[in-house]
Amino acid sequence: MTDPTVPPSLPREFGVYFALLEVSALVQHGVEGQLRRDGGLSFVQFQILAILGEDPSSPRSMTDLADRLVHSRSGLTYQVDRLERAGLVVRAPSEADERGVNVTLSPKGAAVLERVLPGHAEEVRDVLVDALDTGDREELTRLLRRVLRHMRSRPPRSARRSPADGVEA
Amino acid sequence: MTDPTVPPSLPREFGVYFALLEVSALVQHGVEGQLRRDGGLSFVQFQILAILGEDPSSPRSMTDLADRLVHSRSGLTYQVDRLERAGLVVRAPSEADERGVNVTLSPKGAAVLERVLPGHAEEVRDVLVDALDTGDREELTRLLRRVLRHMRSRPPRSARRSPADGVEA
DNA sequence: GACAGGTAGTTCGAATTCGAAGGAGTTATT
DNA sequence: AATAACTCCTTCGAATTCGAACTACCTGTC
Repeated sequence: MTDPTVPPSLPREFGVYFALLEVSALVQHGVEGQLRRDGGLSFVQFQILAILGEDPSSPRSMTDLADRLVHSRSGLTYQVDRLERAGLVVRAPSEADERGVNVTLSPKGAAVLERVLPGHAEEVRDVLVDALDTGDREELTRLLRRVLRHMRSRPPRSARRSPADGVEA
Repeated sequence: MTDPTVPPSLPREFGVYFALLEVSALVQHGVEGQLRRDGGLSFVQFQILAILGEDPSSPRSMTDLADRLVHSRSGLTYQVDRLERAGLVVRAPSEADERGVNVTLSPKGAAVLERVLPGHAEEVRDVLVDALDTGDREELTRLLRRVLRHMRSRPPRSARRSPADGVEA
């Protein structure tokens, strides 16, 4: 009764699906206030800065970022525009590929990221990390990464449906 | 290098955070096409119908739904409007509380849900369920539910910050 | 080296989202 | 029973999101 229930027609093993969605929505919602407060950042903007901050010396393309965030390209353009206008990132044409754009963290962007991270870490710890002991947390991480590998290895988004499927029009 | 990397200033145990967000975004993105194709539903709309379908005899309030979806109330109003206009749900004033609204699945809504579910189950299975063997899947579910309990038991969204925090203006 | 087909980003319009403000009903306090 | 404080839901405007159409560039094939 306190279980995250599941529609009757979905088999029991789909509990993992609903649990996953709800946890991630709550986590995401939980950190939004902190990011807004401490850095004036939306969650997506924070993610962009965080990815760029992983390795500040190597710029990322728009597509890289969009794929990492699982975000539409146009949506990413919008957010990078916004960050660029705020002076937090820099867009430069790629030298290798004239179509491409290299996005980099500006010093100011790095500063904002550094300013936001401590509070963010605290918030995430509160909401997620502290929910589990070390062993369970590592187990959860391991399982999630395995799922990630599985999903990344799937055909990229077309050419499914073998010809043994047939339903109505 | 293939690990979902983490910004340098976040401790290692935050890997679980990034993995969680990416998995759930990918899963969500992965099912959207199927829902649109088979039932003309957005993901949120599907979630609403699915929750209503859990126990079609007991209606849900708008607030119930919003909390379950981790969605703003106004956003929920918008989507329920939409579903009502399409004839998939019914809104009725609550008898117990004159302010409240009872949302129920209409027969048509139930039909759409039934129509969408098989394909949806297949998609979720593809993307998520099949990524793990039974034991690992149950373990993942257990861990996620534990996190859920942890988060739900936290103070509901106000009254944090003891008076030892002070930063600038 | 031209052409077809693919990839990288952006722009555009439509749909969706949120938070703030408001209307209406309920609950607690006196 | 009057009032204040609260809850439920909606309306509103602004911000964000997406997909489709578009431009520009790159790659392979002849």
